[in-house]
Amino acid sequence: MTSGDDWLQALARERGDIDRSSTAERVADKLRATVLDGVVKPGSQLNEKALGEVLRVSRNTLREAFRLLTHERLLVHEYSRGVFVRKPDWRDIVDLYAARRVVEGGAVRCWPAAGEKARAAVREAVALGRAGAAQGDWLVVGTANVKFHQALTGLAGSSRLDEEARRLLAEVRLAFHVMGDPERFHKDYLPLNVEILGHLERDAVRDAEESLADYFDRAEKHLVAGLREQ
Amino acid sequence: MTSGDDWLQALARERGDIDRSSTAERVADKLRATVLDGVVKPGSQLNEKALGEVLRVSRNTLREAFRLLTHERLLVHEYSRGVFVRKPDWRDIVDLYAARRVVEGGAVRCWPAAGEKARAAVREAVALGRAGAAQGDWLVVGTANVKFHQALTGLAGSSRLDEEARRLLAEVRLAFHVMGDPERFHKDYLPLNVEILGHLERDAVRDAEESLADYFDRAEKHLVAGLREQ
DNA sequence: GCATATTTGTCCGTATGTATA
DNA sequence: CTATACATACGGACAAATATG
Repeated sequence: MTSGDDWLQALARERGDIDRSSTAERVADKLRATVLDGVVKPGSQLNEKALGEVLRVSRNTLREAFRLLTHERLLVHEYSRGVFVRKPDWRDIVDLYAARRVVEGGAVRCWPAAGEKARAAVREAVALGRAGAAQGDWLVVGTANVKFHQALTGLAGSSRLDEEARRLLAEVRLAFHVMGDPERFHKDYLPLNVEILGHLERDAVRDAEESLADYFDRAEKHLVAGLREQ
Repeated sequence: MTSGDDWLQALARERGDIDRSSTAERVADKLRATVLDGVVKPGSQLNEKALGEVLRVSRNTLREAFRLLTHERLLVHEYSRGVFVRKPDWRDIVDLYAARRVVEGGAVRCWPAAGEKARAAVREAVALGRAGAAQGDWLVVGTANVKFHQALTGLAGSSRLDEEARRLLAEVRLAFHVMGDPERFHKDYLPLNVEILGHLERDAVRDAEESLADYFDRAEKHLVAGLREQ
């Protein structure tokens, strides 16, 4: 039964791959989604004991997950007080958008050299956004917008840059939740995304950069204004 | 002896302050320096128990430090096997330099808008490199080169981008250690740094970008060639 | 201001699973 | 196959800090 053994070994290896993500990481994934979906509001405390009981993990494991998310700037740790969902302020937005301008702006310039797969991702994100808008589903429009900017970063072809973009976008998303009404907001930027893609399809990289810079200016202004009211 | 008790409590609190924020981070700092200085070679394993005993910290604390450095890609965690010093290969270099091109290239374009402090950091890094070269101290030249590229990133004025640059540069430094002879190597690039600064001082941002791109091409080629031999 | 309850910080022992000799 | 070494995750114990009445 050597062929059967091979099959079992393949399964075992696959299972091992899945299990390789530790419990703490899986817990962190769950918490990250909860935070980014705005289920727990920025500023609220996460109770160790209660959360541990709900998620059926030990305190140590939960604390490990907390540390992971703290390093992603989604949680903050106050000594002997506990962990809280982070509450970015307008200064964070300024810093964040300075980074996004460099990262995404630089990645867009790689369009001519980018592979077809990376370009397709940009097109798909725009298509998804248009489909969502057509159905009035602003949640889809919101996620499509995030996908669009991740796809722009993907043009550079660097997994490290992709990860950084993921971090930056997650933090921006958190900032949306500090203001109210986070989803409907994205609809206004869909035409700009369409415009950027249009420029790129004509290899007009410089025009695309300009439109993107315009997007950043508007989005940053919007967020800073919203957060300064708090 | 109430006054004595107060004094003890104050000391205890101060000790707590130091210990709380940095036990794991100080351990991580020590380990990071050890790894980046090439004292422990890429590929070697870090034993939890032995290291914990040497550094006099608990396993939990050490694991936290490991986690920090794993996040910085200086260590790798293999499931149920342990922690090892990472060994970047030529594919990592390609990915790494794609990211650096975007990050540093984008940041350089911020020179006209950058503050005087950020510009001064670039000048100082070049000056330090020249001084080191004049004395034949290639270790100083090496650290000056790292400082130069961090300073370029600093032109964007984003702490998040600075952090990312720090991570990328640390990883590059790790790659040097996979090849031999990591320090002397930097000397060849000093003239290029001087040239870039020269362009910037004349606000010739485009020329600076080109020289920087040239630097990336050469450095990437050097590293890829060196690592493919392994 | 004080005493109490709750929560967190830290460390330790143990059971289980995995890889290596 | 056994033995070992190690890592993972859990739960408990106790100290320290904070919050509450």
